[in-house]
Amino acid sequence: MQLSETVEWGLHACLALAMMPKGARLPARALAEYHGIKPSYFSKAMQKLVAAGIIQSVEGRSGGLAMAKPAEDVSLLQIVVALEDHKTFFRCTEIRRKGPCAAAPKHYRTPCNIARVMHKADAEWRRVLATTSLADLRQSAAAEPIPGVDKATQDWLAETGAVRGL
Amino acid sequence: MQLSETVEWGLHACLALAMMPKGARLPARALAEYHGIKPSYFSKAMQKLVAAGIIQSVEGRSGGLAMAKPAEDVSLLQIVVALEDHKTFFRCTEIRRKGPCAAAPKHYRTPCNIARVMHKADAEWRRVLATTSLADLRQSAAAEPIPGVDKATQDWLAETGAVRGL
DNA sequence: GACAGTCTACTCGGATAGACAGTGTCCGAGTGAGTACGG
DNA sequence: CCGTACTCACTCGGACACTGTCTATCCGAGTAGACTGTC
Ligand code: FES
Ligand code: FES
Repeated sequence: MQLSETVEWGLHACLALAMMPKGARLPARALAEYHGIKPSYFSKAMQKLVAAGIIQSVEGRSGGLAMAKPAEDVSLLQIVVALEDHKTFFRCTEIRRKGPCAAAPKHYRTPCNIARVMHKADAEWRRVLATTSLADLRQSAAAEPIPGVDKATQDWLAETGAVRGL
Repeated sequence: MQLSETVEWGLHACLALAMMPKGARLPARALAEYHGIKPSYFSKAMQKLVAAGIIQSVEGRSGGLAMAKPAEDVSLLQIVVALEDHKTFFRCTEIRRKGPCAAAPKHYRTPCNIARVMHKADAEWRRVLATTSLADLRQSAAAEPIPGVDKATQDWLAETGAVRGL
């Protein structure tokens, strides 16, 4: 009952990329340093997002990462699922079919009531994340800015020269 | 992003106990055999449910397990939480406060927008499980019985003499 | 000054160790039913 | 026949190994900018 720590990283990283101007790309190393994360493991999380088609990568000296789709078309669920290996919380091993008192398999056409409720909870969890897009998050962040962070970010990006592709 | 396998065991075990007449108790070994589970690890899950006050245990030769509360007062959420070590899915390490561009801690009074959405999804997941009681499950199971299972269970219980406390 | 060739610094990607929680198993303390014995 | 003390089989509870996943790190293939030398 615990998501990978990389989920928080991936969400914040995608939000940061979504705030960049279109066409700009940022190396994973810079993105990790910006968030205060160790770059080694962080890059592995980015690889999964690239494989899922959420962000795109450019190799080479002036390579970097950028969003592969508009922020409106990326939901939080897509990011979380891309980063997690196991896709569902509850796993039903059809325990009801085992044991000395089980009936013939033919009689288990309808899903188990327990599994039904668990999967319903699972679906509700996903619904919340699926109905929130990265653009929604960007808008919320712009509405309630943290004082000073925006300017500090611009200065830091200019100072380190991390932005590529413009 | 995966719950322990013991969750399915615990839920089915509690449902089985809730179907027993009041005052009856069943040894963990019999309960495991009835579900086709290895008894060793299953008993460990039962220990957690006992510690959480959901079921009660009686030691000794004719000992066994029984529900500690009426089935109406036990929600699925209580069972799942009792069996899981980590209580929340998403863990926010306040990554926004780290890195070279973070502001002073004083400015982070409001929770992070990302964490807010994730915790909302978490709350929705719990809401579904909290609003379903063991009694609801028992009623649903009684409404759609699997042919033959009920009689086989009664016979098996009588044959093995696993029921105690009556 | 402009251009071609080379070099080098920097990027992503995957392959490789280590840490931790979940899994699986075992044995000991405790208890009450069953039994043997005495009244 | 009834009461009592004993034995013992059976239970839960916790202590002890094992396994798979998550975490953390490193190095190689590949690219584009930077530099040098020539025309
Ligand atoms: S059989 Fe898997 S939850 Fe009921
Ligand atoms: S700081 Fe933890 S989710 Fe934003």
